[in-house]
Amino acid sequence: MQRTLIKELKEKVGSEVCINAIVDVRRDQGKMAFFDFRDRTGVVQGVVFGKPEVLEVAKLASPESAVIVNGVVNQRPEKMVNAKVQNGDIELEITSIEILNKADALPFDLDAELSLEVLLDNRPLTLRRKHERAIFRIQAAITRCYGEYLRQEGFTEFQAPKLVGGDAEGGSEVFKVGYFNDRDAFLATSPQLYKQIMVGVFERVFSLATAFRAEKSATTRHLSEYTSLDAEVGFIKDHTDLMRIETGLMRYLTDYLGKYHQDDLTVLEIALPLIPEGDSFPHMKLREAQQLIKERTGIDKTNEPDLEPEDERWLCEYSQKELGSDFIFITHYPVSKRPFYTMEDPDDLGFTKSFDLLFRGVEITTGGQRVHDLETLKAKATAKGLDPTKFAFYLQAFEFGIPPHGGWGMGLERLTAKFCGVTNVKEATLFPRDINRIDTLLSKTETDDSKNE
RNA sequence: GCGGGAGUAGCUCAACUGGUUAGAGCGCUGCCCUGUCACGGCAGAGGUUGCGGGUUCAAGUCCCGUCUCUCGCGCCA
Repeated sequence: MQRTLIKELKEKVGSEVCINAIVDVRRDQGKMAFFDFRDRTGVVQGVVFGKPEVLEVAKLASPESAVIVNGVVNQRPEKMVNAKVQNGDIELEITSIEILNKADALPFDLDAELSLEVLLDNRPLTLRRKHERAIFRIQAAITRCYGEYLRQEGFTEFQAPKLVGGDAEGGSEVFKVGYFNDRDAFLATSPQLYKQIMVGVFERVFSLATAFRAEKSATTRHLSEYTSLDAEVGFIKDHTDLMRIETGLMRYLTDYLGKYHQDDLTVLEIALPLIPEGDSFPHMKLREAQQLIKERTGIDKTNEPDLEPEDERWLCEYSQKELGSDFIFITHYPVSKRPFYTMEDPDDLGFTKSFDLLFRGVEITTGGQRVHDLETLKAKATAKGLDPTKFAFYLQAFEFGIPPHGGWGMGLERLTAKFCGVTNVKEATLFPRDINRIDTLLSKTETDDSKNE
């Protein structure tokens, strides 16, 4: 019989159907048994009355097993209606169950609170949890909206190489690749230089791509491998053009999540971000932010060249409570704290036309206007201790009329974590890598003994 | 890399200042259950308290070392 999706069962009351599903819950009552089945479209209760031959199979259909179930869709008697669950007004009276693949006993309760270690060590199983499914459905919505919105705004998607001959930014720790005959290569820490080149080609470009950082960080917001949502825009007036586009993007995404992912947000017990009216989120210069922190908290950090994580948390709280926005831009970081390609503000020397976007306590974006004049660019690279001849490939673009431009890089996992209200980016990463973790479960059995003894 | 916290059953946790045989809930095994929806009931199995050393009549508990995890910092998206 042809498969019916669970969300379509409501229209099939009275008829015989076949569903393909995973056993979500089994409630065995001896001479009858109840199931919750789930497929990609929803959940439904199944029930076995009498039928000893079906009951026998039902007892083997352990939670998480993959099954094909035939049955008749019944309207539930009024007393048995459960308004709290999807399809709580119907149920499937099972006539046969075929177990396609039986699941072993689960090593833990899927609904339980799990430690991060257990959660990540058992990813193939824990990703099936309702909570994890919600997180990664939202992540999929983010990448979808990112592309959708930017395409509407005239952007073209491109792929930058991940094997590169040098570090684009300077300073980042990079993974070295020993393969190429004449030189060392590295895993790309960012598509930065390539997206600037692509501005000369398509004017507006974006990419969603893996970036690699070998920093030996152990924090709730760092990964060795993460997804960078990049964009670069030609013919801008200054960095505020970028901030407006990014504001529009976040608004589009938030509206989309509100429209199509309310169920996931409910599972995650989190509200949509607060977004104010207007074409840009609140923004202030770094020095203004530091001044504000000094006035409000008495802690003087006005001589610091950058915000510390606790400042970022404070500013986000301030923005939410007093400016009605979960997002806030901080602009004008000092020249010393930004890469060589960042444009200095001629009206505010020593500071750059750059910005960070802070969201719910963390930095999710860094962006800014770039230098487009070749000689200035060379001079700035040299001033940062970089050798321009090593960037000849990149610099070639600037010999041939690159327009004024700028862009941003956004951390997908950080953004996902903050939209979902989870505290560690690794929870918002399907298969996270850090200095101690690379598919631990698969390698642990070999190394465990030697490590722990 | 530095600083804090933690490591006890498959999972989540308990065990007052050191003191009988290390407990609970969930899960697991067996039996019972025709209206459950986190089903319920009865019974049972399951532990080298991360590892190594020390103090003590006595160590899950105190000390030293070590490994792992976690949080914070640096750095960053």
